[in-house]
This record gives sequence, C-alpha cells and structure tokens, in this order.
Amino acid sequence: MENRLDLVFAALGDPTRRAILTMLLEDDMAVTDVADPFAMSLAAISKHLTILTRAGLISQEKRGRVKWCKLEPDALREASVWMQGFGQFEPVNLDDFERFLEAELRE
Amino acid sequence: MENRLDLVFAALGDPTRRAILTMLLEDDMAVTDVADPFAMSLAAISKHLTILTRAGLISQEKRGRVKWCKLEPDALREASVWMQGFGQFEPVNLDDFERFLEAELRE
DNA sequence: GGCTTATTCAACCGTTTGGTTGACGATAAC
DNA sequence: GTTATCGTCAACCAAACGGTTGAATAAGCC
Repeated sequence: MENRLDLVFAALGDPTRRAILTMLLEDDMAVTDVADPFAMSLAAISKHLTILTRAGLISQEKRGRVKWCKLEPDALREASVWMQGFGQFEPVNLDDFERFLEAELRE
Repeated sequence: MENRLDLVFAALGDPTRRAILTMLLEDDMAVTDVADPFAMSLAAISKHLTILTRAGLISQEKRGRVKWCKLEPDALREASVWMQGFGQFEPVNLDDFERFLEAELRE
C-alpha cells in the first residue's frame, strides 16, 4: 500500500538525508565520503542511503570496492507536481535556494 | 533542532494526511467531516490534523462546538523552493520568467 | 598471503509513529 | 435539565525509526 510519494516525502523529512541530497548536487560521491561530514557512524549513513535509494532519490553503483552515490532528481518530479496542485509557488529563485541551503547546513 | 522543512515533509509522508489536504482543497471542513471517508477512528484523524497544524499546512478555528479546518497552502512554498533547487519540474511561467530577466538586465 | 579499506549485516536500544479504546469537557438541541 | 454531538485526552499497543556497536564480506595493496 506504500506508494512512491510516501517514500519520497518520508525520505525528505529527515535533515540528514536532505543534507546528503544537497551534497550530491555537487557531484557523485562514495559512501565513505558522504558519511565524512556527519557526526554519526558509517552504518547509520548507509541506512540513510538505502532509504534514499528505495525512494528513488539516488542510485548506487558499485565500482571496485567503492559504491558511488548519484543524485536522481527526477524522483522529485512526482512530488513536485503533487505540491503544485496546491498553488503555484514563486518562479524558481536560485538565490533564495542558496540561502535556504546555507541556513540548513548551519545547523 | 526540528525545523519547518522536517515537519512539512514528514507531514506529507503519510497518505492519509495528503488525502486530507486534498479534501481541504475543495473547501474548509469540520473535523468530523474530514474523518468521515476514512476507515479509522476520529481520534486518529484528530492526531493527523494536529500534525498538519504543527507543520503549518492547515489552521484550525473553533466556532461553536465544531472546529473548522482550513488549508494553508503557503506552508508548501518553502518545501517547493527547496525541491526546485534540484531541477525545474514545473511548467515554466513565461510571464514571470520575462520579468525576472528584465529585472536582471536592469542591474 | 596478509593487511587495509569500503561497505553492509545483525543484533540491540530508546523514541516516535499511527492506530485503538474509553472517559471527558464543551456546546447545541429538545 | 437531560440528552446528543463534537472533539480531545490519556493510556495503551505494535511496528517503524534513527542510532549504536561488532562481526562479516569484498576488493585493492604490498
């Protein structure tokens, strides 16, 4: 009974996972490198990554012994469209977005 | 440590709550009427409504003995902006885009 | 082969979530 | 004044969440 929107929104509900997505906006990353800035175990990050994967928000590909994490922004489209049904929100303003990210990362 | 985005996305992660928001898109509703189509207790719906309220997604006002629930779509804006940082999903509003360009060129 | 690095697995733990039921305080209706 | 309706509260429950540790698997390095 769990649909994709449940998984996507629930995944986005955690600040660690949103931070991970933001990091992946820069570039693909190995699991260890994703974990680096966080004050929690590698295993915890690994779990967050599987949650993001199940939601379709990232994909993981193993090359050699390192597993690369890649952002899959298309997974956000369905959620975005759903939200858009409640009104159209300001045209994309990347400056605002930058400020949000900075505010979030400061925590 | 919990910020607004956490609350909004977490609130949207439940299908019952998304259905409630959709219902409220039509019109304001009393708690009992919100609960009506769902196969769960009134108390359960009441809890969902307080979660939506804390996320700012709805507001509740008591008139007489009935409590009216009202959609507050503005609460979605911040989340929408965050998501749009990952790509442009919405059909571009060309008028707004024009204005944006003009504003930029004036600087 | 043997060490090191990368990642997950398994078990555990405390907290939160999403639901139930029954009692309760208001307000409205008769 | 009694009764019915609206909604929340409190206690409880099972399951999921977010984290921890330690062992296990897999791949690269010397």
